[in-house]
Amino acid sequence: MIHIRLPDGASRALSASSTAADLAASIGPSLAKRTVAAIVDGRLSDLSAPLPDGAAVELVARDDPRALDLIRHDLAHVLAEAVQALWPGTRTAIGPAIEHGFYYDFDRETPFTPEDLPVIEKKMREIIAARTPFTCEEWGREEARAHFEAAGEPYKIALLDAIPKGEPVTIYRQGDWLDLCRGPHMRTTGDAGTAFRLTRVAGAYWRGDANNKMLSRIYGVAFADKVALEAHMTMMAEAEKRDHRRLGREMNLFHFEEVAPGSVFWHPNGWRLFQTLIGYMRARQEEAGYVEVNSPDIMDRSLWETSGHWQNYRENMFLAKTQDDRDYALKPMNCPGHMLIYGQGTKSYRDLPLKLAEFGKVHRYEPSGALHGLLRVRSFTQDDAHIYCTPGQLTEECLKVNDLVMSIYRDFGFGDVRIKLSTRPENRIGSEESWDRSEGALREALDQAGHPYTIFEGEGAFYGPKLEYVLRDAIGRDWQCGTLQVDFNLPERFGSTYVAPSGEKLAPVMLHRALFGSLERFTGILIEHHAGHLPLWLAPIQVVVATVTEAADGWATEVAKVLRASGLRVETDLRNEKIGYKVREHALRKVPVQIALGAREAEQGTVTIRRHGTEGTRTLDLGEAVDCLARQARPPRELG
RNA sequence: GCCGCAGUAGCUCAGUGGUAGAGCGCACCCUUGGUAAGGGUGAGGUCGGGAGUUCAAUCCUCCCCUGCGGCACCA
Repeated sequence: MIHIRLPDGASRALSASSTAADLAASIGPSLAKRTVAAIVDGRLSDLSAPLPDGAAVELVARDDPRALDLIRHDLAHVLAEAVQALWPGTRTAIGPAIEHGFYYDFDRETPFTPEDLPVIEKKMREIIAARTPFTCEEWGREEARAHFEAAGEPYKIALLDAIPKGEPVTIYRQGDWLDLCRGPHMRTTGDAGTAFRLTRVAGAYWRGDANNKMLSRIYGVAFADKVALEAHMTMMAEAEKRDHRRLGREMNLFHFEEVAPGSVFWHPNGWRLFQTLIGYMRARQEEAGYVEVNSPDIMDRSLWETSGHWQNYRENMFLAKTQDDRDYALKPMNCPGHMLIYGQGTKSYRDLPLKLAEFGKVHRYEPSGALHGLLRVRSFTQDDAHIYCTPGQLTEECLKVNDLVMSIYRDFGFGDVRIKLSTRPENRIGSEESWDRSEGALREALDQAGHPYTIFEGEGAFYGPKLEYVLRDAIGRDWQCGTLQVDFNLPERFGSTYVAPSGEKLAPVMLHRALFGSLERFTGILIEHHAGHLPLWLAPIQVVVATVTEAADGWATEVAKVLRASGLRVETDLRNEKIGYKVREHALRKVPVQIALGAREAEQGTVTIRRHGTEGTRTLDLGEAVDCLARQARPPRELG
């Protein structure tokens, strides 16, 4: 006999070598029917595994959220079986459950095409309908190796070799098909269910390493039931509607051209939005003691050698050979230029902290496959700044940047911010000691701010460790924006100094920081976050004044003039169209405020306002309307 | 950069080995109307670029460019 503890605290006696399936059956037939896995002493496991005496066991039903990964992982196996049934000789690599679904990597002479997916899916549904039991077997290493060698599965042998000595080698079998697998799995292929869909084929490097062979990956989405699958599909459609590339076109904000891949052509409306962001940031920075500068876009190779970019970053730089046979580079970062500005004149400790800000446009030759609308471009504008301070001021300055960036994100409606701390990478400059100090300063600032963070070992910049601020948007997606980096190296390389109270010349410490990060990217994120419906203070066109009849043209022109005088961005629409047509068009362009004027308003000196997001219309006196709109259109925080 | 897919009017897309079509948009005309599409007429295309096959290529083949989905990269 063994004794099992249940989550409610009850204890149950079962005969020796009983399984979780037996436990479920002993409780009741309907429970047994619903149960697909068990959590034994905190670990998800198969129903068929014998339970140890004294184990704490919780039974997991198929509709339990914790069963979702099992459904997805089961489907990965079913996918692999289907593929090998259809194309014998296809080699299998790995097939995990992932967020929203699963994938399996295959090695095959000719990669899969989208046309293969319905065929594979059909086969998968046959395998599921067969309700073949999953069984777990423990094999000897040599036995497993011999099997996969005979089966022509080199990737499985590599995975087998990666299993630490002493750990068991488990094989999961479904009918005639088997896979090297840690498990667990559910009872039969039938438990995987039919709420899944194969979505795409993609290339993926074996073990995620670009030096390895590229395998052919098949992705699927899967959920516990059709309702959840449909909800996911709806969500995908919603995300597509928010796509800033589509909205950018519909709202006439920007476009791209083949002649400048990864570089934005800003249209008047997009540029207004962009400039509104810069204006806001300029005011916030001024308030925080920054001074704005500007440095050249193209500078000689020797500068980049001094900064270390030539040695560490050249493959990402746009290079230019000039008629006088000099090597220039378009700046990929603003820091070297700022070093030269700092270097002008003698700096005293009284000048520190010195905060040089620049809305500098940087160019980086990003890999072609990385480009993505405004979110990953080859030329972009940073709200960059470099803070020169004494070692003693370092932590306080980090804290100030942290406070500023969090305050700014709040103004834009991003309350959910995560921080990543990336430490020294393999490819780096500077002494271990300065890295210790830099990493220590960032840690200390974060600890003092009391903000939780995640450490990413080896992901820092070549000149220093960095903090990265990751925003979560309205539909739960994460975007990396701001960054804060500590740098002892560049001041040293440039021989930067300040005169200390003792009269001694010392090297300042430098902070690199960008809060929006890239203005281009931040604009894209805002568009997606708001689904194009930007808050009034950011909307490129805040108000359209549209006429119902020609009789109101004069009044409309007057109203627009008054609104503009109060600082609002206003367009008039005097076209020979019906008001319904105009309303529809401006609503689709996501103009937040529409004012309709007909004979009535013209006569009474009033305006009829239609505000996006609210029902119906309101008719007000012009003066009242201007006050109200101008107030609503102010930036979210009073600027100093 | 790698794997796959795609590129036809401003946009969304149809189409064919014999030099192209729709809807929306645009222009003009009629209509002067009250909150998500009033009606008519018309203009608009080097069918991404280059080479090849062919009597003939937007269509078939190859190369390149760009985009899309992943992978890798992302100071």
